[in-house]
Amino acid sequence: MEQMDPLDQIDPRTRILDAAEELFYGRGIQAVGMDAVRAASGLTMRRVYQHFPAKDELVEAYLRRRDARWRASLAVHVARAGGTPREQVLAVFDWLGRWFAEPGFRGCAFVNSFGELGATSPAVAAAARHHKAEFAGYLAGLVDAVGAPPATAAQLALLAEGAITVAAVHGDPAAAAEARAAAALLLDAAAPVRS
Amino acid sequence: MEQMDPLDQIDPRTRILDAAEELFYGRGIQAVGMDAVRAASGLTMRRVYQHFPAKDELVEAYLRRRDARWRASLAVHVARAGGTPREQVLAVFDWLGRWFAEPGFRGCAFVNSFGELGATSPAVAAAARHHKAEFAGYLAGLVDAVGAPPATAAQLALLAEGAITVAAVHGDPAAAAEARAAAALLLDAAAPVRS
DNA sequence: CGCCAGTGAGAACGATCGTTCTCACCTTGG
DNA sequence: CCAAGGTGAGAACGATCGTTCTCACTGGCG
Repeated sequence: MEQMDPLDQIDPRTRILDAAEELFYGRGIQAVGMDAVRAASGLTMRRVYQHFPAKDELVEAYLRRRDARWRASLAVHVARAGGTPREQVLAVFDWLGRWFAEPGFRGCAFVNSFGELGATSPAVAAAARHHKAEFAGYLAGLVDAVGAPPATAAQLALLAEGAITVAAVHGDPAAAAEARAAAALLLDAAAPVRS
Repeated sequence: MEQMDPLDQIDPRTRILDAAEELFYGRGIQAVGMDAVRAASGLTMRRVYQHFPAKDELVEAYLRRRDARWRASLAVHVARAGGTPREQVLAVFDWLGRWFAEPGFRGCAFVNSFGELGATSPAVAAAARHHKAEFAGYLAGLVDAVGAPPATAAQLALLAEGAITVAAVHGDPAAAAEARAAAALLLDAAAPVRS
């Protein structure tokens, strides 16, 4: 009866990305060597380089997957929240608050990687721009459903970005609630409940 | 008549910090080697290490000086703007807009360094926290003079942080105007003009 | 069985970086 | 004039990192 580590079942590519995400996000990209990724993934160096021929490609794959998952998780939460369009917009900030409270939360992976590598890696800079643009677009759709103008969506996006930054630097999830309250005020000002 | 480069007049420590600030802020800290700082400062390696015995200390000195200058520049601009307390609060966002439009603007040096080194360097993390706390405190003072509650100050801080991030990632200074408009709405909601 | 393509494990290589050392030179005080 | 200490310029050193190579081994296929 040989041992059957359940991890052995998992696609090696996924294991590498899992290890890379935890390490890159938690410590910063340049602070993590390929050997640390190899060790955390439980694979050999050869295998790691078979799937990602260079660290750059692993970094880009990490950012791509994280972007997709992050936005999908947000969209699922908002959709499940249901309620009025206005409540859906506010649900975005509830979701942020839960994210901020997760152990290991360290801010936006894209802002962090942009600050670290954006000046030297066009791919990383583009990934950050793409992520922020997609988030802003998603938020704009929600805000439009409320009947508020696009300018309000841009303002709510600033609140969300600011909340992420402040929560990260201060390690305090309360920023989400502050941003939510401000968002509610801005929505009221831009799309007042008709009387 | 020997050559007298005016740079020779400047305090070596200042020249090192000037070089370090331009390089660290523009490219990221880990992406800049001590030799690049030496070359940009026009000094010898020996001299650089005489003033900053390790790169860590140069990084911390860079962050300390940038924090002091950044906040002083903001305070001077706001003070010169004069006007009502409300106008002073909004002047913060005007100042941000000018900063965003400067060539080489690449976001908040403290957020960038926090993302890059905050997880491994407690000193860098503390510098970022300190900078953000000082800015929030300054803003709270201005908001208090308007007669709005501290919660409003926290909300305006989120707007400012978000504007910095968005302006950096998208390279678009318009975020300052959006944040300013949102700030005006939040101020109106929290401290309405008495009629 | 015998061959070979592919693997695991880790050493090796070349580049980079932070930091220190060498050494010739200059200054300055006795 | 000479000894002593500091300086400029850059080489040297040790560590780390991204990437590749070695080599013994294995499993499948003719």
